[in-house]
Amino acid sequence: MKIKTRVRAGARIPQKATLGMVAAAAGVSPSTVSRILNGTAVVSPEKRAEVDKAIAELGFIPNPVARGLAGGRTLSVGVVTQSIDSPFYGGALSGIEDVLGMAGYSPLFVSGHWDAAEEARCINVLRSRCVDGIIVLTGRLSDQALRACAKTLPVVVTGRNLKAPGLFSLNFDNFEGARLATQHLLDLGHQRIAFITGEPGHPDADERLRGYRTAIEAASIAFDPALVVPGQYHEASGMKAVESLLHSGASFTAIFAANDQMAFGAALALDRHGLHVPVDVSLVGFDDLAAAAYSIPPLSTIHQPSVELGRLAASAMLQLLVGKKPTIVMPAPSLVARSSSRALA
Amino acid sequence: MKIKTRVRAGARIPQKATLGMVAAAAGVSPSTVSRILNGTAVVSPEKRAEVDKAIAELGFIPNPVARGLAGGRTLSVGVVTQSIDSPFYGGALSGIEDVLGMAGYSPLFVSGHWDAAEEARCINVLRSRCVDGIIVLTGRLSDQALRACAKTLPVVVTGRNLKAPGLFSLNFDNFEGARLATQHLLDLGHQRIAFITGEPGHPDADERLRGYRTAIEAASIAFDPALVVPGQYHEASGMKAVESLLHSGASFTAIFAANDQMAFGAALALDRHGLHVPVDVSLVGFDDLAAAAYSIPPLSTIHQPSVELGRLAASAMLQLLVGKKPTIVMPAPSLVARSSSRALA
DNA sequence: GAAATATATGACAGCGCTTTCAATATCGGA
DNA sequence: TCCGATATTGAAAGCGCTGTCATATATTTC
Repeated sequence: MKIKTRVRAGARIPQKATLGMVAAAAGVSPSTVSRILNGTAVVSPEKRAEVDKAIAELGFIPNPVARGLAGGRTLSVGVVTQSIDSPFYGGALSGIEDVLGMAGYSPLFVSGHWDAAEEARCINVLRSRCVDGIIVLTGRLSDQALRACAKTLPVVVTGRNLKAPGLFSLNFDNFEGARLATQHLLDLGHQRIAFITGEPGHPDADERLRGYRTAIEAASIAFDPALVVPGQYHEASGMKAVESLLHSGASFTAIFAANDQMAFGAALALDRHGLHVPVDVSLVGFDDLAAAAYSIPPLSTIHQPSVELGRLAASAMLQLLVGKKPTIVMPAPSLVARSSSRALA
Repeated sequence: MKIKTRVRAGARIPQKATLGMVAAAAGVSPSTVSRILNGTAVVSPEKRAEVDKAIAELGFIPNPVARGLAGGRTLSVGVVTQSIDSPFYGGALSGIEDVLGMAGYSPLFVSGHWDAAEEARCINVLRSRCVDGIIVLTGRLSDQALRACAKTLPVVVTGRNLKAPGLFSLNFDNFEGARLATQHLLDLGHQRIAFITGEPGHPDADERLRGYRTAIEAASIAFDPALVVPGQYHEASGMKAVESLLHSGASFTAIFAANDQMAFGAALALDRHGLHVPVDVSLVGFDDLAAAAYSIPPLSTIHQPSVELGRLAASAMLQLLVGKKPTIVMPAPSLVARSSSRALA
């Protein structure tokens, strides 16, 4: 447990010390202070000591706003997410904040709400705020728009494979993940495996469908369109998908949902129809949300390292910002088998 | 060295026009343009029209960074949250972003990770970034620290009742919520109601405990400390709490968890012991997370309007920013009865 | 030992915008 | 008709910092 620590922030409000004041106090010119702060040039040890002392005494903190105006660098990077309260992206944001923060950068989060136009607006907001770079988490923006953007600023984008100058992309292997999940069910003896798709048009949704289909066909089972029902990545659509599956009369012994949220919805719908997971139907999700481990039953799923994804994206951005070409690789998908899937009786 | 990135005047990439260019194009002075932009003074209709035209033609967007430096207002407000990926606070952040965004403000999110020292650091970061105001979501910072902070900047804080100049607080009635939840179980005939507490020391955790106890005692049932087990607001602690409850041999027919996450953990632990919700044990949570409606069984809980909370906090901040005293009231707690609680057989 | 080359530092001009402050223009009223 | 009051507007001084350029001193080289 945590002990409540008492801190009197503001008891001594960090006074508005300016670089100029530091310079005066240290008996040097502002330029020299700036040079020390930025490591832009060599400064004699004596002056450096003087300045360091003055900085400490005055509690001087460089003003990022002024820095931004003068130097063009604001030490902030924009992050375009789709929804700041998404259980999946939340982890990524957290990872980004963490890594960026360590490097002295501040993230500026904006939500695109799954809308390309809105995303474009977000990017403009970020641009007008003079961010040093932009991280786009799986947006709807066209590849072309992103490339154009990368002409001006370093860009890191997740959820696509894109190569361009100043642009780095980081993609999770959705295909392999879906293949893994499907294979897992096949290994358990399931032959009639239903699939609840993600939002049509999302590249990752398409990839997951492809992975499912590939695994099915590799097992010499005919791909049955009747077993594929559309979803939109949220719980309600998972429920609806199961309803329609049940109504259609299609027979199945397992369900693979393209994400955990839909899997939760699916489980609930099954439950409402007296079908229990995993006794009557095996269920596998995708994402490995924090909640997956605590659902009833705990959900078998494909682990997506969302926090790690955020960390990697942020690291890549930091590398881009210093002009290096990022050397980041995504971890491979892995299956987390919990209790929602079991061997066919 | 510094590479000057030239932006083509295409419709795609804006933000290269400056106020000065607008002034030149409109044949007026920069001051006039500024005045029009800020409504700082009356400008003749003709000039106004000229300027508006120039702004439109150049696609001019005022630069918030420069504005921040010159005018002191950055049109950004800092938001101190505890964890950006918390299922509960996520909603609030979303509400904040929404309301602030409509008003042209950008939120700057920072996470305090439930640590007062870290929160203090966050506040300093925000201060150094010259935010116009700060919203603190239920932090650990001392009331005193917040009051001090409010001397410099408008502050809105949730999760406490605090009055100070420049400071507005917004509190959910945790006591009443907990009372309501407990009363719900009592109404269903439960007499032995266990309570899983929140993180000790959190004001809201204490309030919820008080609400539980008040309801119990109002029903003329002796408060039994053996039925109160500590939790830390996360799923694992909910599981642990149930384990220890079961081990202790205490008898109970219902559990009230101080938040939904712990309720989920509790349900899982019960399930592992062959106890089913609500058949064997009724369960009520607190928060009404998005996931609560889709757990199995759907969780009865106290609805906390997290998005609304964020919206209200942001609205209050906007009012503070224009020098008004906020007139915001929190909605009263309400019970959402789902399937995890039922009448005692 | 003088010329040529480094090296450390300061002066200064902005970055894009806000904000006095002063100047000109307009309008009543006596 | 003339004076003061009231509107509009522009010039200019920064906001706090960076980066270029010039200066002054130190070091090297033949």
